[in-house]
Parts: sequence; C-alpha cells; structure tokens
Amino acid sequence: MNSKALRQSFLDFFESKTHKIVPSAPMVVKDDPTLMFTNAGMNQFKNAFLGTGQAPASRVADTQKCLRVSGKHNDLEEVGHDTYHHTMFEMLGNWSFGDYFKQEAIEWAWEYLTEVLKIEKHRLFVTVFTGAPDENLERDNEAAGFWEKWIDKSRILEGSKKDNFWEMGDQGPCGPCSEIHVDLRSDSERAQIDGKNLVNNDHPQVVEIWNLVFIQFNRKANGELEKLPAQHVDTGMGFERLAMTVQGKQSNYDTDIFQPLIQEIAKLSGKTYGTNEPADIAMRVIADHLRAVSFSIADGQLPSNTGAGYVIRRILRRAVRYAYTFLGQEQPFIYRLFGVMQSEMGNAFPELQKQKDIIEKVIFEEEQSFLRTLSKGIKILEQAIAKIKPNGQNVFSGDVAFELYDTYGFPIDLTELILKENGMTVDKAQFDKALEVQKNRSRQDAVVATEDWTILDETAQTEFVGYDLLETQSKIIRYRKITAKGKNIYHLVFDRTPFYGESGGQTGDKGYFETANQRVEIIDTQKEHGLIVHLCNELPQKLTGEFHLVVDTRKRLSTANHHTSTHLLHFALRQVLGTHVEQKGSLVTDTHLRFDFAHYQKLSSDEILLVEQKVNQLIRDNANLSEHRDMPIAQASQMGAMALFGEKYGDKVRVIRFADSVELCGGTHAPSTGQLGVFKITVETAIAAGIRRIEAVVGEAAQKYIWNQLDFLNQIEQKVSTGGDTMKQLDTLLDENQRLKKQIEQFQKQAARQLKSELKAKIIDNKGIQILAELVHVDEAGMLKDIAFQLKGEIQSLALVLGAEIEGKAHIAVMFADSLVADKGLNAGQTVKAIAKHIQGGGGGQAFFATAGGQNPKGLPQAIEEFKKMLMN
RNA sequence: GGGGGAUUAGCUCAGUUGGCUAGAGCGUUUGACUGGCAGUCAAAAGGUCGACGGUUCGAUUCCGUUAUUCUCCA
Repeated sequence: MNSKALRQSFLDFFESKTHKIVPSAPMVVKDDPTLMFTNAGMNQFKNAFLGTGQAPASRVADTQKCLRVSGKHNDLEEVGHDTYHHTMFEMLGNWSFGDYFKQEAIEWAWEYLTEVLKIEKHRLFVTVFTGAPDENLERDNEAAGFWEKWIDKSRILEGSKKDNFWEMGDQGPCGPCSEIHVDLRSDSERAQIDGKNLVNNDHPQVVEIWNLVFIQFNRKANGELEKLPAQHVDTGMGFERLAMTVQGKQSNYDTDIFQPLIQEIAKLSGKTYGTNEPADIAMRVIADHLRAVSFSIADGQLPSNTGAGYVIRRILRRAVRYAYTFLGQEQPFIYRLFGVMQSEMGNAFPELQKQKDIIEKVIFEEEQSFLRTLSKGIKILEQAIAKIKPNGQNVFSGDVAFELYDTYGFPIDLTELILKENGMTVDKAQFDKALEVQKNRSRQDAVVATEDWTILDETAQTEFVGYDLLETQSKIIRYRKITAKGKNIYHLVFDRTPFYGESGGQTGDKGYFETANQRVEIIDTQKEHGLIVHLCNELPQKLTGEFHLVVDTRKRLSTANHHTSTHLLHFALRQVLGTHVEQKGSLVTDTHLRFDFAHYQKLSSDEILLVEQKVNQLIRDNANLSEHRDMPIAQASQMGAMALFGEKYGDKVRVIRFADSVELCGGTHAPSTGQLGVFKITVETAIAAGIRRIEAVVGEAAQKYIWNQLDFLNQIEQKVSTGGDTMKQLDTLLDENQRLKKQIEQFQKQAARQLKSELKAKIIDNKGIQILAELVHVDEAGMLKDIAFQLKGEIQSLALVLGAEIEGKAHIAVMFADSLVADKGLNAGQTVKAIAKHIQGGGGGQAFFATAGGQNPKGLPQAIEEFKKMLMN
C-alpha cells in the first residue's frame, strides 16, 4: 500500500466509526504562549481538554502535520543518524471528547491494524500503565482487561510512569496510556530474542506505532492530580512508521514518503544512497529538514532570528551544513529539491503547490546567507589556527570556539572537523561551560512563575461582546498571578467582555474596570487557549460581584481604523501588483500598521503612489462594513473571501467586507471606510527573499505624520528661501558651497605655498642636515601637516619642526627625511614626545612624521628651541 | 526578551600601545598600446570611517547612548 492510500484508509476507517474528519491544523502555533509548533495531534484540541473551548464533534479523526526539535526522544542533532526520527512528521489520530473510552479505543485500534492493514498479530505487543504508588495510582487493570479480549496475556507488558503515563506539560490534562509496538525483525532474529524484551528499548525494528492516551486527570501547579468530570481519548500514530511497517521496510526513509527525495538528492550530488554512511546520513538529514522547512514556510513561518523563525532557520542550516560537509555542496542546493517534494506531496497539501515560488526563494536565500556565514567563519578559524599552530599547541581554546559559534554562527562540529584536519582538538569542556553560562543567563531572564487559576465560577464561559459594545457589566470567573522579573501581573477572565484579546495581528485593548469604590486599569488583553485574558497590575479588593468594564475607546477606534485600512491595502496591492500578493504577516496597532506580503521586488515609487491613491479612493467611496459572524466556510469562499495560509478556521467563519474587499477576519473594524480619513505609506522595505513589508498610517496618525512632514518642509523653506523655487535655491546653495570649499582649498594651498617659500629661506644647514624650526601662523592643524609633506618632497635631508597656535591650543609637527631616519636613526615620534612637554601635551606618529598637541601655546618657542638643540649637537 | 559581534570608497573588505595626508581588490572615468573588440599598462575621480555625546592636546581607533544588521541563547 502506498503512503497516499494508507493515509486515506485511516481516515476512511474512523469515518466508518462515525468520526468527523477534520483538516490538519497549521504546524505553526499562534495563540499558545507555551508552544511554538504543533508537536502532537492533540494540540488543536487542547482547549477542549482544558475545558476552555469546544471540540468540533465528540468523535474526531485527522492527520496532523507536526514538528519536534526537542523532547525526551527527539533531539534535532540526532535526526538522520538513525532510521526513524524526524523533525516534521504526520500524526494520525482519533479522539473522543467525553464520548467513548478505553474499550472502543482499544477495539478499533486493534481492528484497524490487524483487519484493515493486516499486520500480523504475532508481531504486535501492547503496554499498559503499571501504576505509581507515590501518586496513589493503580495499575490500569481496565485497559489490560480490554486488551485480553484481543491479544494473549503474555504480549501485554507493563510500563512505568515514564512510558505509560502521558502528560501535556507540568500542568494540565493527563492520564495513563497504552501503546502498541510492532516487531519488524526477521523470523530468525525473533526466534533468538523475544521481542518483548526489546519493547521501549530504542531498537530500530521494535518500535511503538500507536499511543492510546486515556485522559482522566488534571495536574495542578502544586503537582496534585484531580479527576476530570469527563473522560477523553487521545491517540497518535506516527504515519511514517506505519508506512514502514505496512511497506515492509527497515527504515522510515526507505518508504515512498522519503525515497523520491533521497533519490533526487543522490542524483544532484552525484552520490548513491546506501554506499557511504556519512553521505547517507546527510541525505536523510536533508530530506527530513526540507520537509520541515517547506511546510513551515507554507504555514507562514519564515526563517528569522527569534522564536519559531529561529527554530526553522536552525533546521535549515543543519541541512546546509550536512550538504556542505558530506555532499560537497558549496553552493545553494536544497532549494532545488523542493520541486520533487512538491510533486510528491502537493496533492495532499495544496499549500505547497500554491507557494512554490516563495518557498524556493526563501530557502535559496537562506542557504546563500548561511554559506556566507560559513566562509567567514572558516576565515576567522584559519587565522586563529595559524596563530597558535607555530607554538606546537594542539588543543584549541573552547572559549574561542564558543565565540566563533555564538558571535559568528559557526557550527561547533565544523570547528572540530577543521581542527582535526590540522591535527588539533577543541577544548569541548570549556566550550560547553561557556554555552551553559549563556543558557543560564537567558533562562534567568525569562523566568516566569505562573500560579494556578483560581476559578470562581466553574460553569461560566466567556462571551465576547466587543464587536457591538465598548462597555458592559460583568463578573470575574477566574484569575491568577504571574511573576516575572520581580513584577506581579494578574490575569483576569470575565464572563462577558468588550475587550479584544490580541490576535490576528491586532493588538489587545486597554481600558479599565470599576466598582462603586475602586477602579483597576487593564493594561493589555491577550488570548490564551481560547480565553480572553485581561492583564492588570493589581486585583480588585473584592473579586466577586458585578464590575463595569470600559474599553479605551480612542485607542480601540484608531486600531479598528488601522485594521480596516490593512484590508484595503491588501486589496489595493492585489489590484496594483497582482494576485500573487499573499499576506505573510500583519501588525495592527492604534499608531500604525505593518503588512508583510509575498512580492518579488521593491515597489517603485509609482506603484506605491498607485496603491496609496487606490486605498484613499476606497476611503472616499465610504463603503459600509458588511459583517457576517457565522457564515459557513463554503459560502464564504464562494463569496471570494481571502483566507490565509497558516490560519486555522472552523466550520463557521466571520466575514468582513468593504465593497469588493472580502476577508475572513476576527478583528474589529470601522463601520465605514470614510472614518479612516486619509491613508499614507511610510515605509516600504524587504524582510526576506520574496517578502516585502509596508508600514502605513491612517486617520489621526496619518494626519500627524503628514503635518510633521509639512512642518519639516516649511522649516526648510524658511531657512533657505526668500520665496520662489526652494528646490532651485537649495541647488544653488549646494553648488555655491561646493565652489567655496574648493576656493578655500585653493587659497589655503596658495597661503601654504607662500608660507613655504618664506620658510625655505629660514633653513639652516647643519652638517648636511637641513634644519627648519619655526613658529608659523595657520588656521588649521592639517596645514602644518600639508606644509611638512610638501617640504619633504622638495628638500633633501630635511629635519623640520613647525609650531602653531590654533584656537588657543598648541600644535607641533615634526618631519624627518627618510634618509635621516634610515641613516641617523632619528625618530619623529620620540622627538615630538620629548619636546611636547613644553606645551603640556603629548604626541606621536611614525619615525618620519609625527604630530603633537598641548594646552600651553606659550611653550611653543621653548619646544622649537629644544628641537634645534637636539639636532645641532 | 538577554548576551556577543559588525557598520570604513559604488561593491567586497584591510586598517593596535589613540597621531600613517585612511588603504587594497573589483567596479567607474580618462589616456596609451591595438584596424576594431577583448586585453594589457598608466592615471584619476570617489570617504561627514552609521548617528549623537563623552574622555583627550588629538578619536576611524577608547567609553556611553542610539540606529541598522548578523549571530547565539530563551
């Protein structure tokens, strides 16, 4: 069975068990501060488990794109070295939300594996939770009992808390789990060692394929477990491993999911897969990482230097490193593989197809930039090696290696490799120590203590009323304290609120809430697991009862104006530049908007003007907002509503329309476009390959911006103009300035020539040395230098000192002819230092020319006398 | 969010006890050689040494602030 059919068979099977099939959520997580990437199939249902959101149905199944770069069994640095670890993978899963529990979950898992896929029963083992006395938890006899219906007791193994008790994190829903393992070894190997001894032992052919989690507890912040009112099932089956099992392969990388990619890598690099271990590893690394990076970019997460973008950058760079070292690729290479991946997976994941150009461009650009980083690092490393090598030293400083890594991004394993070629090693302990120091510093900075929610009303849900109201009466339903950097912040959730929580690029509302005798400021509003969280610096004295919630109207309206103008801008860009313009990022505040979008080149000033005109026309047309809050998604897309890649949409969506601009959007908007006033683009720049950024202002912010510009212009006009053409006058001024500068230069040269001929007359011949020691009048220290250099060119065996008082300070220049320096060992630097003591200063320079300065001009004659004395004897 | 680095000619970069008329290669312009092109040789133009402030007789160089950017960590 090929992988495509396999994926479909899973979904079909659970559909037949009345599960609702839902699409994969984006791989990049947006509204969960504890998570950057979807790392398990259950992520998109987290709110349902936490009780803060609704599941799409009581029975659900899907295949979910996941990304893991760290965790107990998954370190990025290990991917590619074995046959079964990945960064990006698909997770097949079925869920029950308060519906069926252990019995059905076990029965159907067994049925699917053995009846549908016909996996041989004698290859399967299952595990159940053995219990944990320290937590007062018994063995999961329930699950074991159901298993005994299907599988021999001897194949039911017990696992400890580490393997068979699943937790989402330090806090939250959890429960015992039951895993299904498959033994793929040959008959003879299996006869020698019983498979059950290899379960959970990191054997590449005895692997876990399915984990059935039975969620029955909630872990509180103090570590206690409490029983949940409703019980859930959460299962996850690694698609790549399942494909390996079904296709009878020894490695995930041998399945039809990876082979086309690996064969393309082999072809392009002129190697053969399976003939050389390091090259094989490199090919697996590249195949795996290309998938991860491509899907991430398709979901809107570009490589960058912070957060999720940084993780993506690291993954891509690891691939480049392997391609560089083991496949000899010194030019961008990985982007050329995307075509194959797209033709293999594009059907199941249309986002790859649609964004081919941008994904290739971004990968190419990243590769190129990292290869530059590498060559720079190699240069620095080679210099460092050249410095210590002659000393016979063969241990390279870990601190220097760390600096190379930390500051220049040069990977430590490359440092080690290059050192090895030079017969050296790196002090790894020192390196690790430096890294540890840096990690601690960062961790210290980020330390945040989160207390448990105090729940005042168990049953209440939050209602958002902010589309219609800016103030309302409400009650607190839960609150908690957060401590970060010695500051306390309180999170409050109300049963109804007009406050918009930050999402979709739009910043959260500010405002306050009050009772008869107290008023508490709300400094920000955020969304977390579907809750609208109000941030305050203090708690009200009394937490129960009614509060009056009031949104900062001015800020909200200005934010709404900027959000509406973002839609108009998006629309105008597509009209002016073409429909390849896709939103890649958006920030909407009360002072400006920032809009990132796919486009291949800098916008010309004509294009910017056209976009501005278009948006302002739309504003003047004064189109009314037409809002649909619960439109079926099919109907919305029929209307031509623009949806975003990397966004998760439910069945019902909110549609925002202004004239022909139609978008899916949860933000707040102006009632009509006329309210926006005027729109002005302030910045247009590139942020990544194929991605441009526009910043703009609208309404009051635009007025302020324009007035500032006009005021600036005014000031310039007043400074330079006596009325008439300011531009022309500026040109004249600049020309004149240039001309005068040249003239001054001429005059100074002439003055210097004059001075020079006067000075020449004062030269004293002392035993063949032409001594010139004079006090002169010049306006600028540079002139002393000029004269000195000119005389040097004209007079043989010159020994010169010139002194001058300029702006109350003493300046001295000393010049010796090259012959004097070479033959007599004269040194201008030392000489100038010696005589500078008379002017209370210091100086220096080279052997043939030096300068000094001092605070005491009265000492100049003595300094010059001393110079004469030094040379005369 | 925290740490480290970079910013010098159109481009890529050198430049250490603070004083070198701030340099190189490529590119540009001009001239010579050549029938023309390519090329070779010679010369020239091109710099607020990111911005602001401080220390100093003197700052591209040291210190602080800031902007931009790279990089590591979270």
